[in-house]
Amino acid sequence: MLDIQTLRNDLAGVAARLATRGYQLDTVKFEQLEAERKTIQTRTQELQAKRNAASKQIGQAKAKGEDVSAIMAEVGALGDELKQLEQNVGRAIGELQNFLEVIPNVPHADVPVGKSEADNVEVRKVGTPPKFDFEVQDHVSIGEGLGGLDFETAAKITGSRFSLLKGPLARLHRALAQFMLDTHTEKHGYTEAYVPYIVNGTSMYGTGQLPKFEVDLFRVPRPVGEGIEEDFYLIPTAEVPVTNMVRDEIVPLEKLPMKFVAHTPCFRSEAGSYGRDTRGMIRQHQFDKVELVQIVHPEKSYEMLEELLGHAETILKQLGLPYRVVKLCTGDMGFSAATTYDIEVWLPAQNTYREISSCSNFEAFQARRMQARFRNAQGKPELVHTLNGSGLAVGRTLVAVLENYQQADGSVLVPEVLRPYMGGLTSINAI
RNA sequence: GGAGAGGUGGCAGAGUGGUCGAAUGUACCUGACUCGAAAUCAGGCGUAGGUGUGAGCCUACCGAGGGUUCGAAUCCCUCCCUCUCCGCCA
Repeated sequence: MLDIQTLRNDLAGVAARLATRGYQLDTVKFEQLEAERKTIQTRTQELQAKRNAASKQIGQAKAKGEDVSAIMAEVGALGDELKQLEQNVGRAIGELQNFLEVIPNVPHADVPVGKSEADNVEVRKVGTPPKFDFEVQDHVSIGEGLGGLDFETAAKITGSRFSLLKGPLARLHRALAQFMLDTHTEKHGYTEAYVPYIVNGTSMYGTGQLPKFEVDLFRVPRPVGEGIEEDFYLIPTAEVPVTNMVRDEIVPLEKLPMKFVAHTPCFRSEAGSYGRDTRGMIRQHQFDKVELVQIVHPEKSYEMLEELLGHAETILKQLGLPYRVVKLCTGDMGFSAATTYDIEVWLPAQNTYREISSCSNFEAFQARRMQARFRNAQGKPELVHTLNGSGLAVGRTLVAVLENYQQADGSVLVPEVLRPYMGGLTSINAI
């Protein structure tokens, strides 16, 4: 959520910056909601003050044993109007809140302006795509050929967009996650976290998935009381539970930065993407991801973003997978982000780079929604900045390994760094 | 699933329906004493919104939401959470 003060002070400026990401801020509506809120609130507070003063008088008069019927009658007459006004204030503030919480974050000044993916800016390319002297197969053919990747059985068990791994491929999947976790905890200073995979609506709101993107989530209905429902949701990323660790907290200055890494499954309904990436395990309803989350001092957040990006890149370097880093343009960034780098890995069968990690600085956007604060040098609570990035998406990394390390005979070489996690196995052959 | 206890300021912990936004302790900040520190003493010390050039003033907030009342931290209802015991369970 944006700071309402900024909107009050520089509405046109905010609107202009939001326009670069294709969001038309309804400034007229904002001003109207603000004016309405102000009028009603001021009037209400005047009446409340009157009532409080009179009530206080009643108390004092009663203590002295004086007659209070006159004042009681007077203040009693205030009741109906006040009740009405209080409801109106609540409604006005609610409307303003609803308006604010669907406004996306303002892009950082350095973010390239653009409309779509096509306008993203390549930052660097690392590694060279491998040359093959045979016909390249995609990960589906490779995996099925090895007998370890089975979409049909997954579809029988659940439905489309789920996958089933067996044997060495299942182990490779586990090895990748372990390798990533070990690297980030041992070399990059992250604290490993094991977190709930099901969260409440407040947590989803805190990181920005709700209220705007409910269709992307899997909802778990949960009646809590008489006619009350407080649904749970399957996490679409570990960002949600991990970042919400600091919701409603005021952390001491010296605890910053906080760095967490978590390996979790992620669940996405992928509504509205039915025609895309239907083959293979690129776009699934369930996939594993190792997620990096940082809670940092506002002055350090951009520095830390570069660092976090580097941590994710390390994994690809270690695995020997060619990739490129792209800085997303204003039009392609997610709702909550102020700056985002995507890391795209080379997929030989698609002859292109595909997203495997997304690293973002949310500045205070999530922190404001979550009321995640730290006590600054002056002793005052101040909003933290939050960052996160995939380090990496495990399923897509598996795809990349299969495709980049495929051999003419259909087998797949195991990248060196994964061998200790594979019981020394150097090559995966058909079962 | 059953029974009980409890949720109040950074923390601990009081609070007969009426000068309670909240005692007290502790932590923290400032000052005094001291060569300095500790101890002691004095003062300050929540969040958010409104209003004013400003000192300030006003409003809301005692787990959440409703209700009763001129007035609610305090009474009533619903819910959430925490803890203890029993049962069940990986």
